[in-house]
Order: sequence, then structure tokens, then C-alpha cells
Amino acid sequence: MIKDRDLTEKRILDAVGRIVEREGFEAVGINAVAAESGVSKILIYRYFGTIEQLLAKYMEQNDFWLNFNLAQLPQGDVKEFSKQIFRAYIQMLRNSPALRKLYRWELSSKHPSIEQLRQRREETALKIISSVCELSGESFDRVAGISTLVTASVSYLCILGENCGVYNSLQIDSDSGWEKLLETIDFMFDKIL
Amino acid sequence: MIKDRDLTEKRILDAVGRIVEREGFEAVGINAVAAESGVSKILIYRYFGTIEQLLAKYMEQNDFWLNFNLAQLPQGDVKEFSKQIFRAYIQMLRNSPALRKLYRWELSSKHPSIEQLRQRREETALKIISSVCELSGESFDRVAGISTLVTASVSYLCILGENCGVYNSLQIDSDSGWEKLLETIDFMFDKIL
DNA sequence: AAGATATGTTACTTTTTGGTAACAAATAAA
DNA sequence: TTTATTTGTTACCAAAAAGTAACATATCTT
Repeated sequence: MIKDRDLTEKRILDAVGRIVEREGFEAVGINAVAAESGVSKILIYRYFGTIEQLLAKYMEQNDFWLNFNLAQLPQGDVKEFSKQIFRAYIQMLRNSPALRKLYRWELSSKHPSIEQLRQRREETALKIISSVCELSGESFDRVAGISTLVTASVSYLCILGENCGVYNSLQIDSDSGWEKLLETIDFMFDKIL
Repeated sequence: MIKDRDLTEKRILDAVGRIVEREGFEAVGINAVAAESGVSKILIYRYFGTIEQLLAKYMEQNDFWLNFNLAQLPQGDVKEFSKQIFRAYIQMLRNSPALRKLYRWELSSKHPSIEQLRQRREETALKIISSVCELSGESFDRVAGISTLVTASVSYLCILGENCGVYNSLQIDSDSGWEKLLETIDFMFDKIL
């Protein structure tokens, strides 16, 4: 019997990661984590308090906007910056099962740890939107409206893509559909900004 | 002890409706339905087979696109038609807890009854999009892309609004935020179509 | 080395969930 | 009427879930 709390905590968090990627946040129960990690339930309670606090820990390291580097805010070409940022968002979301599961979970939970996450995201969003406003001369509401339209739909389609192949005749579970969508987004920015 | 199968089935379906509105489709289990309806579990099994078949019955009556009247396809002004249809979609979704819960459930399920629902929706969508294409002269991919962008984001934001008040500085749990969003959508159609 | 504390194990209880068996009463068919 | 069939009730069973009590051992402090 070796005693190493740090290692045990890591084992638990790693187990959470595996469960999330496989079955989503909804499947992260005390029994599942205990089984997956090989650590007894009571230790999980002792080290993390509740399952929710455990999840909060896990989430912080996995959100796109939370880890967005504000240093590289738009310099010259606002239009290009906008296209780029959404491109990056799509790529991230399409490549990360955990992130998709997180976004899905958010839709059915108002848990404190999630609310905190959202609040921090809002702060980042505000900075980005303001910055785009200044450089483009567009109104705040306009920029907020457009970015909301794009991010929300991208989030939705990425989540949906896990269980559904076609949406509005678009192949959202493969590159072909997403290329068309990206083309539409680019077109929109060209016409609007 | 009165015997009336029709009434009992209605009681069960009504109970499903109440549970869905309160807690979402995920909460519709055999025990919950039995308790809410006051009907014993075994009768539910006898009359509906599985919980899924029960849900399928319930869903058919609640989808927006499934119940969309294709008779009123666009006549003259395509732009106005587009604006109207999304306006109707938003209103429906914002007013119906059950519909929101259905859309949320879809994001985490590929159950046969859901796949069938999606397929039927695709057929409707195809007809509408084609019709808009003809009248506007735009390419199919362009129209599909734009309507995808709008419907997906609206779906996402309506679902999210149940647990989250602000998204990208927009008040999505009140009319004020939605007015701004509608204004953005209208603006987009003016610039694009 | 002795005691205190942190770490870990085992086995248990409780609650919730899905599922069924056995029986009772009402209605329909003969 | 009497026999089948449908409808409904009661009381269970089994599995999975969360949660806890009691104990054992390693590690640190003094």
C-alpha cells in the first residue's frame, strides 16, 4: 500500500477524462469514477468533496474561450481576424470530444461550477467583441449579434454531429459539410463587416 | 375499479408531458411515469411496450418542422418569407418547454424514434430550401448554409436560455436579447439575399 | 520511538431504478 | 349464464446508484 495523494488525485482526474470522452459528463457518477480509476469512493469524496467539484476541476482545463490568449487580439484586418477565430473554434470543437460533451452538459445544467465558467467566458467574449467593434466601427449589438449567431450554431452543430449525420442537407459529421458552412460564414463576413 | 384503457393511456401520455416540461426527456423513466400518472408500471409496459415507444408517441405531436404546413410556401417576397419562418420558429421554441426539451434530448441520443423524426424533418427542410432557391436565384448550398446557421443557433440559444441568462452579452432569457438577435437576422437577410 | 495525522481498504446501508409474478375484478363473447 | 379476455392492483425481486462506518497502515512530527 503506497500512499501518494497527488498520484491518487491524478488517477481520479484522468479517470474522469476518460469517462467524459467515452460517455459524457452525465455518466460521471461516484461509482463510475471509482471503478474507472481504481480508487475507492471514499477517497474521491475526501479529496474533492462532491462529484461536481471534481467536474469543475476537470472543466477549467478544457474550455476554449477560457484558454483563449487575449494577447493576440485583432491588429489590422478585422474581417480576417473574425474568420480566423471562428475557424479555430470550429477546429477545436470538432477535434475535442471532451469539449463537445462539456458544451452539451451545459445545456442541461445550471450548476455553480458551470455558472462560474460561463461568467469567466463572458468576460473574454466582452473583450473580443469590444475590440472588434473599435476596429470595425460596427455597433456593439451588431457584432455581438453576429458572433452569437455563429458561435451558437457551431456549438449546436458540433454537438449534434455526434449523433446525427445530416442537418439541413449538410453533412455535419464530415469535412464536406463543414467546408460549406465555413464558406457561408466567410461569405457572410464579406457581405456584412 | 373502472376499466377504460383509452383514459388510462391518456393519463400516461399526459404524465409524460408534465415530466418533460418539468425535468426534460432524460427524466422520463418508468418509475417517474407511473408515479406521475398514478398508473401502475405494468400497464405502461402493456400499452406502450417500452418507454421509448411512449416517447415517440409523445414527440410526434410536438415537433415544429414536422407540423409545418407546406401549403404556405413562399409566394412573392422570398426575403420576407425567410424572415417570417425564422420568426415563427423562434416564437414556437421560446414558448414551448416540451419542444426545447426535445431538441436538447436529440443532442445526446440517436434513438430510432429520433432518427425517424430527423429524417422526416430533412424532407420538409429540403422542400423549403429548394423553394427558396428557385425564387431567390441563390445556390442551394448558400441557402442551406444560411438557414442552417440561423436554425442551429436559435435552437442552441433557446435550449441554453433555460439555464443561462446571458450569452455573448445578449440577454437570451428575456425579450430584449431576442429582439436584438432578430434584428441581426433581418439585417443579415437584407444584406445577403 | 510515540503519538498524531493523513492515506487507503473493506464491507456495509440506503435509495432509486427497472422489471415481473400472482392475483382480482370488470367487460366482452359464447 | 358461463367462459375468455382485457383491464387493473399488490407485492415483490434484482441491479445500480449514492453514501458511510469501521478499521488498517503508512507517513510525518516531536
